[in-house]
Amino acid sequence: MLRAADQPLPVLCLAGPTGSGKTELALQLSRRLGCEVINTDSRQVYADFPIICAQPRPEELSQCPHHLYGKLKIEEKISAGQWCSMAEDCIREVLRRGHVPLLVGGTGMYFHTLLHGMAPIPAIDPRLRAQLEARVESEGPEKLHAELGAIDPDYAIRIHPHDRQRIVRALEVAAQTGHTLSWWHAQKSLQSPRAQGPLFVFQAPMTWLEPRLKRRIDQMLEMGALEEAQKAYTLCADGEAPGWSAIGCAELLAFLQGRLSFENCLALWYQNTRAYAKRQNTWFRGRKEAIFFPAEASDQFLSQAEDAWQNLCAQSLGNASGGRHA
RNA sequence: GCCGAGAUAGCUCAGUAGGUAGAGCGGGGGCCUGAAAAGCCCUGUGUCAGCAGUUCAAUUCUGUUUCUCGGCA
Repeated sequence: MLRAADQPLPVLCLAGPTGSGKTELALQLSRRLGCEVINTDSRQVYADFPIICAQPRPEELSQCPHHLYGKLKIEEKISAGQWCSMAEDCIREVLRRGHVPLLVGGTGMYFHTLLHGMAPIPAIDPRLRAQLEARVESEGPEKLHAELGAIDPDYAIRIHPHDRQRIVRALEVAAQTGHTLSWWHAQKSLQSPRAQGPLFVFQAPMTWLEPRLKRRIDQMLEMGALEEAQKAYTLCADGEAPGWSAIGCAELLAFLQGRLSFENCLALWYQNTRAYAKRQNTWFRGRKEAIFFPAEASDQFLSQAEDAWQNLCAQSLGNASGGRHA
């Protein structure tokens, strides 16, 4: 091997808002380059919602190897860190087989962890988090935000006093590790990127996306989304479980529990999907490293991705394994 | 037909002891370092149903018309 073990691994990344056609494009690229697709979506890792979370369908999965899809039970938690190390292992194996690791999904932060690295913060004791969450509940977020201000003013100033999630995160890290989040984040030498490669982002304006999102919900229902939710409900009736938090799942659960009419369930489902797509667009728009390409120009993407991979191989792998010659 | 209750932001509604109005949701914009399909922030002028009257001043009071929802016929 020419490269040290911690050298960033060469990858191709395909991101974009939900429903923009990433799955299909990934398969097209795979036909050209010989890819293995690695899921970069925080909800498609769950096993019991393949339809509602828009995992690739069986006939799509069979076209090339796919990884990290449908792995977790509804009660199991995933985090960006866990995903990142699973993805890293996966990428290594794909490269070893001489294939192209193609990361496909819509979870911006997951791409970020892989391409920019993460602070090696140890796992936090869930009881500690539960305690802090209870305190936020009873004492109010402002109080804990003020406490955070006393120990980690740099981070406190960056987050809003109402941002319970981040306040709890910062406090639990400080309490358990003895170092503040700011300190961890400043340790740049400890968080080198796990992978390197172009981040292609499917640019999909909302006016183009809206009808597709609407249609897709109907298609999901035709494919058995409701039955999928019913079945999942028998496996796990706890609506608070991590797997239920996906858009579509939460709304169908509310319907199954009689908290929503079917009509309102569908309306909410669409509304939340749309809002999510907007948030994704906002996230990706802000990425400096992103290479955008418009919805119609899939051939443009395919040739760009192909070129990018050749360059990556030349520059980062030399004649080591992992390259594929055109 | 009669009797009640309504008519205020895209939706659901609050309010003004008369000085032209505000919440939630939606919509729009943004943030994002281990829950990220999560979490969080910013953003509200609308003939206050129409017409007439009282008044310096009416969305607010009075009359009337229209419409909606109940009840009685």
